[in-house]
Amino acid sequence: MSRVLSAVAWPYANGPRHIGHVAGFGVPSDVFSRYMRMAGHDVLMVSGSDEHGTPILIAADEAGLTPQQLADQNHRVIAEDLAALGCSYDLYTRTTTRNHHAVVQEMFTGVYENGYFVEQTTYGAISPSTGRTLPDRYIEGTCPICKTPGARGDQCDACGNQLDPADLIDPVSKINGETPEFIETQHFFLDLPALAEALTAWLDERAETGLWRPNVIRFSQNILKEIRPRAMTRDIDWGIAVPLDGWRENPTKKLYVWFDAVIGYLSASIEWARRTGDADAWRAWWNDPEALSYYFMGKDNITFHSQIWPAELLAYSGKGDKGGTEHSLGTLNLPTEVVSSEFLTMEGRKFSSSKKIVIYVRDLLSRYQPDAFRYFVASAGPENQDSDFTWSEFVRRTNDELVAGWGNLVNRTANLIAKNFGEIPAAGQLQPEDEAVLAAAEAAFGTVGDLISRHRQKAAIGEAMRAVGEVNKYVSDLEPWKMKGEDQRERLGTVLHVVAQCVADLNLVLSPFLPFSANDVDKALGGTGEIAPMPQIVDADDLDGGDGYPIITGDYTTAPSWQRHPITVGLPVAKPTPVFRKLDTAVVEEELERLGG
RNA sequence: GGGGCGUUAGCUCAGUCGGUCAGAGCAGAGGACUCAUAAUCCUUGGGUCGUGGGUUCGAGCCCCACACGCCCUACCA
Repeated sequence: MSRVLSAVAWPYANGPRHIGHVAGFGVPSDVFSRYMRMAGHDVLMVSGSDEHGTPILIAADEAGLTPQQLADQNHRVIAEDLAALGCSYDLYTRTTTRNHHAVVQEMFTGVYENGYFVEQTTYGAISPSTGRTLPDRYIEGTCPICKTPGARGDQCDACGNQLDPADLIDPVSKINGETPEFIETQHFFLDLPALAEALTAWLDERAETGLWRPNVIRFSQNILKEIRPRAMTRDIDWGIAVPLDGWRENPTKKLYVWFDAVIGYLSASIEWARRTGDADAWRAWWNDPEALSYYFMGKDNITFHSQIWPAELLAYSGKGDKGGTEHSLGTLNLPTEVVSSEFLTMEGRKFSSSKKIVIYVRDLLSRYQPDAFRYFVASAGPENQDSDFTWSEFVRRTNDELVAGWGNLVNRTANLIAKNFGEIPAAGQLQPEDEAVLAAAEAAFGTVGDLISRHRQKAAIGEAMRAVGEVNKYVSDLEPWKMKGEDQRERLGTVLHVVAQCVADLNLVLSPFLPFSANDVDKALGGTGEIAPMPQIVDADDLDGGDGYPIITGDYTTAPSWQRHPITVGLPVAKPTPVFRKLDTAVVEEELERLGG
């Protein structure tokens, strides 16, 4: 039993999130967290909306809103979507809270005082009309190498060369068409080279565990070779102020989002603790070196979680070449494991909102059961390599595996019991075949749990479904529907009791993957339907006097332990309604119609 | 340009330390059964493991090259 921090990537709030995002971090982190709680660990699962940065400014301008208004809208949508997916956050918050601002500034101050920031002058583009930094990708012009017009500031798509936007011929802003101004500007850089040794030691130690996914650890070690200082401030007027005299008051200098968003894991833990009434409760997950932390994200975020975030933690804790002292947040734990997934594609193509190659979480959930999607992600998601979401495969997985396999077992079990006893029957003398199937179902706790703890969820759910197949086979072999007459009554009861026990076992085993239907299945077998606790959206006050905002939270302590719980003889079982909805194959064409080009 | 990943049966994918590794699910074919959402159960899988070399007694699994796809490489997040 240990403290486990489930740190889940912070969705960027410039719009609603599509299923590729939640397939990468949302579902896997929730499966892991639900399992770890049932296995007896003290889990703290945190995340929130990432709301600062240039893209939100641009999206707000386009929508005619202030950045805060846009963030408010999108934060609510994203939070509602994640809750509707059943993601069991202890706290899902946001980066525009006063608490978060204060924690980020404390981190900055600690890193600054320990000497891990270097001030450097850089040469970059700004928008003359707004004074904001113009990121390279928002500049285009004629490529100085191949003379192709329309090259992006960072790279020419025509010749593939990397470019410096200052070299572009006739550069223009893609945002408003104006000519960017190139200026010299001062910024704080995180002195990553001074932290490289500590980072290397940490990664080497992590590599030795053999637990990280091979490509994640390899990639992380590789990027250490070319480590260099990275800017942690920006010329922008939407973000967290730099807490230093002369900077604090400057409206166009803010902390870079990557000194902002990743700190959310810590600030959300602190906010969670403050909301529980024990303001120091978060320290058990952050200051105790025995505590474990798992970070869930897509592969595009590996750099920030295996290099920049640990570097910030080391710098704040004074653990780099320059030494330093401990500050008020104490010595902070580095990640135990960076659990990165790959990317989901959509019908063989990259997700693209502009090209309408997309399905948003909200749209999917308006038409399909959350567990059908969770089943797809768990069994066919981008766990170790890119994987493809297709509507035909979604329908097939749902109908042929989820409904036909697990759904049917539940349904036939409840039907047989309802029809013959109307309640869970008592078991008589067990035969070898009864013992065998009971053993198989109980063994699933061990095999499936072990696989989930090692982040092999595809194998885990496959193992659970294999066990489902064994129970289906048991039912077919024993043919309880043929056991008629008083002389076979006891045997019939025994067989149905055994099946019900197996279904109850497998329902628990599947509950991290399929929390909604786990409750339905429990009810179908006479239970109260409270197997899998669900998150709640709560309109919360800002703890420090700012505007209120919706959060996701919940009490997940009621989840049963990860082991067989003997079923209760005599619980009433009525004729069931199917737990899972079978999909009409016509939805494939309907959904493909909705996709663009 | 640099770094990394992937390419295994019609489809989606497993294959940890090189030697029953040539597999699973689905689809397809045949059969059984009828409790169940025409669900379930049984039988049925010969695919040059992307291509070409190499190391080895032996290679999807190690090395090299090539092809195709993808990710990172950016003051995007």
